[in-house]
Amino acid sequence: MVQNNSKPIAQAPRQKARGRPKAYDRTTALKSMRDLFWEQGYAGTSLDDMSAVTAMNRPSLYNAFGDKASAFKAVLEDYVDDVRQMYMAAFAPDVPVRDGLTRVYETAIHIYNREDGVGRGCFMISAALIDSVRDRDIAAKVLEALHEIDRAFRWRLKVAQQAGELSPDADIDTLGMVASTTHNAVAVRMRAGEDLAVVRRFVAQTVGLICG
Amino acid sequence: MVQNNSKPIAQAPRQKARGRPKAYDRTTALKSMRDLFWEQGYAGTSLDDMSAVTAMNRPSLYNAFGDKASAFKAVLEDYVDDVRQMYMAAFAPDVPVRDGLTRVYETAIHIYNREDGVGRGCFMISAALIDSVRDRDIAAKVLEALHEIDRAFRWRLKVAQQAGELSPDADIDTLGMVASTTHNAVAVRMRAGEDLAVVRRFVAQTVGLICG
DNA sequence: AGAGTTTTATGCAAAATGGTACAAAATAAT
DNA sequence: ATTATTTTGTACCATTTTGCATAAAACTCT
Repeated sequence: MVQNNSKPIAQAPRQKARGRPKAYDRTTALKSMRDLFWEQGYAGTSLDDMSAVTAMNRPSLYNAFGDKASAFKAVLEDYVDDVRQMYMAAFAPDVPVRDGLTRVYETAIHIYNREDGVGRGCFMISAALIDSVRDRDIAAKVLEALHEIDRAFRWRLKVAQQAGELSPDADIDTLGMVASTTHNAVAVRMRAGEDLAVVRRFVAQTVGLICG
Repeated sequence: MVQNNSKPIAQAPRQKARGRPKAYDRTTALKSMRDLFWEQGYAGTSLDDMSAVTAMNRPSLYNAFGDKASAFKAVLEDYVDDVRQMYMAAFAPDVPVRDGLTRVYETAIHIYNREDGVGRGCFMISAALIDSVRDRDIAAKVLEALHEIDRAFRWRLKVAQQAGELSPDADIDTLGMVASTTHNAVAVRMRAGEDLAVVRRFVAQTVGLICG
């Protein structure tokens, strides 16, 4: 299939697509819908809601994303891809491990907070998780993403151990899981409205325990 | 207000309530609706669903529980009360702390599993949590229950420390939070469909870390 | 200018939803 | 037997919801 939106090597005119131009940008629409689903969940969000935040009418929504469930999954995929980039940067072993872990949790706190400071928790561990029983594809996606974070924590601690930052005797597997489950709890508690100072306190305690 | 359903001290006839007798039992209805909300969430559950599992028609549902949101809150309250009893028993300091912690997590695993083995996670950390942004009363209820479990873990570890089971130097506050956040993660992961052996493995690792 | 193509705007159908009204049923009291 | 009271059964309402159909708009190509 020939990509018809590839950038020309030179600025030579390319053949233009026929038909009326799209009035929406798919990525922008995904981000707008993300906020909706994040706060209301799938079942609590209507197509009228989606239409309003994206400024797209029904045919455009259906043409761009398929039915409601498919739109939700596209939003989930988009979220996971976005946060993966952010976490990859946060896990980079370019600072001491204690600072590195703290940075990961601060990245989470940043993601889970709305611009106005209201905590929504993790899109995945609320909006997606509630639908895990209903839709096994979503459950699998959530579980895979959780495992990805597990691996990242274990890897970061392994790098730290090899660099001499952690004791050679430290049980990296266990500490990695403790770090990862703490990350889950940050999501849960922020959605429940926990005070950020409280969240940061137990994060610091856990980082302290992990780093010895 | 006089209770008109109190059991007679003797089997002497008491004044009976007038009118047609109720065909439902409130507690049974709460339990039936719990399953629904647990799996489908509030927004994904309709009054027809509720009517079907309780065998109660609309007037009975409204008379017994008020509107849909009130019914949900009654179910949440009932769940929290039920699990509190189970956790109180599990936290009892009548076994070594390692066994005691394990018993707490096994209690959670038991609660979060359906009879057929499908994990639904915690009612609170899925069905209620998704509605935390929409309804601040629910958020407060969830947060308070989370704090209650935090305190229980810290208390159990303090008792163990005073009994000489844990080092006098152990940071009970931190270890208590690690135990409690692990408990949150059990709920999240079970809802996502994690294999129970995997759950039990990271639980055992964490218990090992906490008990030294 | 007209034809072809794609997208947008609008309307609509069928079903679902939360909640209310009212009559019938099932009891107690007289 | 009749009246009073409470609950159940049924119907209904107004609104919302998801998804589809169709005409008009906005572009390209000839």
